Amino acid sequence: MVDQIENEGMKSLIENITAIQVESPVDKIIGQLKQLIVSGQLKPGDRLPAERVLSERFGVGRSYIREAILKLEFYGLLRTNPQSGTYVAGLSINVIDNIISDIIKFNKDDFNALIEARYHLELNAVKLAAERRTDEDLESIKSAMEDYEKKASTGGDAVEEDMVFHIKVAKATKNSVIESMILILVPDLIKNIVQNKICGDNRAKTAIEEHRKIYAAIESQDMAKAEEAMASHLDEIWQISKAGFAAQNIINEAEV
Amino acid sequence: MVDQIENEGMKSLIENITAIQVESPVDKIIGQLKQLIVSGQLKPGDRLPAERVLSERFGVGRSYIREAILKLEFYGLLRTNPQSGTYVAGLSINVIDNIISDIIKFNKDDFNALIEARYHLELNAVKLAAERRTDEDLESIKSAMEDYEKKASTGGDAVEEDMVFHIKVAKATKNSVIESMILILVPDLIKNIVQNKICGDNRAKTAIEEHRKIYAAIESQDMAKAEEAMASHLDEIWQISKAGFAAQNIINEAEV
DNA sequence: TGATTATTTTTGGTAAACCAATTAATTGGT
DNA sequence: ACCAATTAATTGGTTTACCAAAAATAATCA
Repeated sequence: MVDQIENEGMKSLIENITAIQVESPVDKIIGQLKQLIVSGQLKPGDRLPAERVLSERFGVGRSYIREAILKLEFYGLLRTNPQSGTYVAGLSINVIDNIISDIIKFNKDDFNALIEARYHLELNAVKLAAERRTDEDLESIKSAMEDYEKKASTGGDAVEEDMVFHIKVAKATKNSVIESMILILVPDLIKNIVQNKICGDNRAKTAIEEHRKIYAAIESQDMAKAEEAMASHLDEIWQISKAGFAAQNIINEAEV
Repeated sequence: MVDQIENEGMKSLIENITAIQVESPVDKIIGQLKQLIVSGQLKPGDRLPAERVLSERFGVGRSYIREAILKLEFYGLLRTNPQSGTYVAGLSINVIDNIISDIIKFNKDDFNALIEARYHLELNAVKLAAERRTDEDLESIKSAMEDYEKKASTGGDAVEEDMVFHIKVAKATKNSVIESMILILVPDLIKNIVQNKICGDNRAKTAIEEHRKIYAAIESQDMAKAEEAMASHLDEIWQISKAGFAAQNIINEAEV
């Protein structure tokens, strides 16, 4: 156990230490690959040197090379053909450069950015959901809503039930990309929301009302009303979040 | 080389073959982990069995286990502490279940979903960009715009220069999450756009005008005008895309 | 008996080895 | 000189072995 005294100083020290070695091997590799491309040694469409070669050239194990390639593949910058090789996407160097630069620093721990992105995404999502929802979607959303109400009325924080409600709405958009994006944000949202104690008894009561409004709008397929209801729902969370975050932004214990 | 004759039949045959073995090892592992959690053998907050144990239990190499964990970590569902273990996020089983189900089938190759998501994202982005752009942003956007005009006026397809323009706008939002999301979509967008030949000489000319309108709106920080300009810009692409896609959706050669 | 230090075990991090498939090269025949 | 078939080398896919750090356990001393 760490001493309770002087844990402030200890914290900043720890942060410095982790900050120094924060450059993970894979990010370094990605950076070097970027350099290869930007410098012209590797042109779009070219085949990458074999993993073994890269491994040796960068002085690192092949596992890291594979991990880096995997990450870049997710972003569509590389394409790997089994038993043949890995190829650079046919994008211009400018595009590749821009994207790689930001892959390295892609982290969702910017609280405001997270909430803001969620806000815009969900506003669009609820409109699409209202437009396209099937009866099955409606059933699913309703069920999630009732779960939330049950949990919230017993006093517990129903953050996760709330999120399930929103996930079900996202599913009703019939747009897998938008749905996936919301899905990516959800765990971080939950973490931040519970961390900043957005949830109180009075809040839960009003949220129930808001959910019902959203549901009703989706049911009647009223896109405008759905957007309005979602906006007021999220606005409130946003405001509380900002206040709570300002008060508690020191406490960032690294637990799951 | 494959025979030119009967390549239609050959194609469908190949598609069947790949469709059968499409269940990648990591997706299978993710599915099994999900099962462990849903069945209650693994509760939120618990520590996962050691990688070696999972490796043995699932009858697969440790690399795949690590790959699967990496993927779930990206979605915030697992947290791995070096030399200690990997832990399940403290989310409710319901949330985890919902998210994992969709991770497996997360693919950006749904053409309409891609364009639609981009449409909504960029509309929000351009508003934020107009609100928050710095002079440096403006300079950067302008430079990208001029690159596009240069390329487009020489007759070549300037899809990528176009994308750089949009990336620069995204950067000006000062929202790293929204920016990252757009970045993730860009390579797939380019692929689809060039595949469906959205770009023509007349199109390039009108696009130049649209870009200038967008730029002017961002410069004068007029959010409404920016949104309007972006909407008309994207609307046109969307329409052409849909038409082009309907005509060419058979030709899906798997090249980078 | 209780705290503290050694020691052993277990962990994820890392590198290397093995495999089947593909590609390039070489060889042999025409 | 050219083409076919066979062999050799190279590829990513997959598994295994090794490492230092952490945790858990055992042993030691006050």
